[in-house]
Amino acid sequence: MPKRVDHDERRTQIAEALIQVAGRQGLHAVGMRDVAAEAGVSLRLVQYYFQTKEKLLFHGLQHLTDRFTARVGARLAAAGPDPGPRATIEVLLLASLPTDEESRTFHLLYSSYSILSVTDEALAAQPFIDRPDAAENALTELIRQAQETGRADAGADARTEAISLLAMTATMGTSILVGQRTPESAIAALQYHLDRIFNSRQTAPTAR
Amino acid sequence: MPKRVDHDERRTQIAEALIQVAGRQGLHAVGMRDVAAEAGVSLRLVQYYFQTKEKLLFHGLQHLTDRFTARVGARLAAAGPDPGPRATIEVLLLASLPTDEESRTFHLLYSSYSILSVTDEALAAQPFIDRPDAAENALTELIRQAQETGRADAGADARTEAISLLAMTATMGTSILVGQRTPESAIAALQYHLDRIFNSRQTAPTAR
DNA sequence: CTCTTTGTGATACGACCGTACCATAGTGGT
DNA sequence: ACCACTATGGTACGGTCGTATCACAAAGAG
Repeated sequence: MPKRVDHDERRTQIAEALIQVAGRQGLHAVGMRDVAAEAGVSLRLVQYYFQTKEKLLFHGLQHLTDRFTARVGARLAAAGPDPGPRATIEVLLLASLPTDEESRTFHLLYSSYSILSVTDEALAAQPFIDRPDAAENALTELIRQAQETGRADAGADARTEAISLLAMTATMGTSILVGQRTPESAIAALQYHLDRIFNSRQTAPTAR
Repeated sequence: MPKRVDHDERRTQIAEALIQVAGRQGLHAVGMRDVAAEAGVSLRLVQYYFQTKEKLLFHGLQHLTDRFTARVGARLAAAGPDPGPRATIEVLLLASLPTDEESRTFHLLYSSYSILSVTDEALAAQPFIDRPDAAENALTELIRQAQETGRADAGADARTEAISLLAMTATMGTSILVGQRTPESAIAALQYHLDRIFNSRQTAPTAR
């Protein structure tokens, strides 16, 4: 059996198992034995590829964000080439809502990691700051573009609106997660604000 | 030593200790021995007044929300009798932001409990649904009042705006918690939306 | 003054968890 | 063909955690 094996591949497989089991039981309740069982490997192997649980958790977060980035990318690509700023923003926001199993898991675990990072300084050093900032900048730029081309309310503060949309989306996601709100009502609230920011044009892409 | 003792008082003392130590180490990391040490009692006593850890955690959540309710009530009272709808909303929202140690602890623990409730069905049955709904209704009513008296934009959807304000505030709180945003910038974003919803009138002397 | 109840201490138990250690089979290098 | 190294299994160790048990002192009831 000991043929040379791709470490990155194995690590990904194990990280995936971590995410699966953590999504089911909660991040706080996952042990290395659970991860091993989920991945179909022995406990020793999890130790072998990640020396410590802390490292495993770090890599799990990394993998989680990577997967989410890929997911958003795929949605953007599926929206066709150059959809308008509004359609782009819609894709970005809606991709973040926990509407299917994958996004539900993502939202739960990302929230768990965030909360954990408040009291765990080692986690706080991880990529929690970069990603949200990037999203904020992207949305700000999209709104600015729309304003310059007259497709959005020129009186709106682009950055504040971007921050607000992201903030709303985040809480909406958690509300959906805990069963306090339906995805539909969350989407409706977001659309309300997009309608407010963007001049009434159809959402449709630039077909033809 | 065994003179008759007030159970409720002791339970409150222990619940307080739970909140203190959980605010420091994170809810996931708190054990019954930690709580006992923080409260200055023996482990046995924690067992005596709460039979199980689960019950202790439930009561901790209860105590946490009670304390928060009292805090908000005090802030409202401090705002004087009948401040306008906008000032009232400001008090409600700003009281939720983690600006001092107490609110920081509250926000951290409430978030922790929420996340926990996603994968723990026993917790999910606790008062997570009632409270946010009450806040949402209260804000909606305040905005409606302002609209009827011409102090707020009549074209706004009161309920959606209420939901949005609360949602934004929640995420802002978490962002402050993880050090990603300053309280000042969070308040500025909230004020931006209040300025949008309410007709330009003075804010009334409120903020602390 | 006894007896029962209440409050409290100390400590033991069994489970689990992360980590470390030992062994070994296969594989590539020379 | 040997050797060294990689990948993997099995298992043991020390610690901690929630809970249970035993013991007992003080206080109220009769």
